[in-house]
Amino acid sequence: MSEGSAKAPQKDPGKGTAKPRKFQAIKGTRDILPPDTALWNRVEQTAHEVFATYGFGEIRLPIFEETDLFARSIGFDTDVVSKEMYTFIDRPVEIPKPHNLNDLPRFLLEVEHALKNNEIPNTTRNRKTVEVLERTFSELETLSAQVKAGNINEAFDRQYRELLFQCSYLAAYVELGIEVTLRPEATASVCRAYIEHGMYTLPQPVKLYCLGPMFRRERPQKGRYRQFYQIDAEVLGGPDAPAVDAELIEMLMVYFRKLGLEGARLDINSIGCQNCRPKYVELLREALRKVKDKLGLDSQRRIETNPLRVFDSKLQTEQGVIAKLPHITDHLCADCAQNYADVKRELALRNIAFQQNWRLVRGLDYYMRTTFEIIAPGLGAQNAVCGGGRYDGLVELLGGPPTKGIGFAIGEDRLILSLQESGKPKVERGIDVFIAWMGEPAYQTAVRAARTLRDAGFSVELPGTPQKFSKALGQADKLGARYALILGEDEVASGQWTLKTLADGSQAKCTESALLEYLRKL
RNA sequence: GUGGGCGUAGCUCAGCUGGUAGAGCAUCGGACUGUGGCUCCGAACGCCGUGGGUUCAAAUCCCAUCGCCCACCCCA
Repeated sequence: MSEGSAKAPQKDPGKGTAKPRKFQAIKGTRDILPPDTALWNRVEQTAHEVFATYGFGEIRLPIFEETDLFARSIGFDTDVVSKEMYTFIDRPVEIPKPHNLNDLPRFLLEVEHALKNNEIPNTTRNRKTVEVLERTFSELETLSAQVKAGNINEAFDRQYRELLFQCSYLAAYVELGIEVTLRPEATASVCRAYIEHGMYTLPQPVKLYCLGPMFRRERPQKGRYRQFYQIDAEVLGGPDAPAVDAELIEMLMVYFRKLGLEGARLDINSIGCQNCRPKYVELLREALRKVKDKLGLDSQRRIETNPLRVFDSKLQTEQGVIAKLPHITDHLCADCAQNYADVKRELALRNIAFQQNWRLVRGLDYYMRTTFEIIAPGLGAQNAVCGGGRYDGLVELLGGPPTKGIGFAIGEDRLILSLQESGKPKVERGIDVFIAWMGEPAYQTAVRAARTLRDAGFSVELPGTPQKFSKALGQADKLGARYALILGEDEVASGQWTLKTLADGSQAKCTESALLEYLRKL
């Protein structure tokens, strides 16, 4: 259902007879309705159960954090940070930006005051900005004094303009409120919490999982939404033994198996460490330059910006060239090569089938060694249902102690999509008993019966208004109820209630006290 | 940000070359004032995404715009 005028109501919506405009979920967000929610619950419940058996505890995190947290962990220069995050200033203090030179002293005064009273963020950025702004401004004043004294020439003029420009730039750079971002991923927040709560003093490693919505301001497509859901698990601290990597992957596979996900494929790779990867990247870049003319424009651009991304290319024409590129696993340092071999051995020990995928590389700098991904069928172009890897440097990067780390994130939307596509529509538990009643005395009995049955765990539907039995039974049928409890004058008078089995139409009489026993046996 | 496809009832769609809306399903009511599924009858449901243009006349043709879907880019 579309409503084109939603964003531009023609007539004043609040007044008169004009039809109120229809609202619509924001682009990239959606409602998840019953019966789908039953599947969502099963997916989440199974995660709770399986992850608990591996010693993971649930962590619940804020939906938004300081922008810097994500910028630092994901990388300031990535597309994600520069244009795909939901970022906003949280309640900026009202200090009008200066319009002209005469306005600048007023602005400076107010900002200093606000900074002193913690009304605007007391960040390095703000302190530095104000400091430089003050200096620049005083230079500007000196200069204009000279200009007034008649010392006008071209050099002065240029310098004056430059300073003026700097001032206005600096003024705009002052943050009048904390910049916050709706979380685009969970890992950074988990690490922040690990540090903030001193979890490095707990027995290591600390195993945490978390689930909930994430936000990315991208154009939606199949299996990719602006508000999407992830199930995320992280192992922080402890050794970086290959067994840790393998056990995490084992847990993942057990989880998917319990959910009945079919046709899932595990890909693994090692992307080395700070020692061996940069060397490989250069090697790759060299190799790519040699075949540049055989590549498409996108891949040509990537040669300089991020050569590893060439592996992601889906262009048919490039596949032949890409297949001949050097593999990172042939250029690992001795330690990394040993580690990769050990991880594979540990996986084999656990009977986990995997496929080595030398094209599987993660985009972030802090990722190292083991990376893995799970591809599921029925998902269109976005076919990865889970991605993960080792990130030993991240906690330290965020101001914590040197800490090993590895984790994964499952795309819950895609997982559910794939479960739905692979058929197996799991049956939702419908209602057990529909109470068809007629007459005021029967109603009292019906209310009591509903309460008793619900207390015993049955799902009961009790109509709030009188209905003819034909209608009530029709309703019961449409709702898929298993039984109809019929309460009319006869039943109330005799104390013998009528229980009808909808499937075959059979009916039986029983007393109120015998009802529960009777239902349990059926 | 770029490209392609699509917007008609709650849902799935018909409505060809212009003559100002239809079906099926679903909903509600009745046939059926103590018995559902079947059948029959009836009702409600639409500014044909929105704005403009062409025309005596636009769901239909043209332009614009918005929205949805899919793909690209990117992918934590």
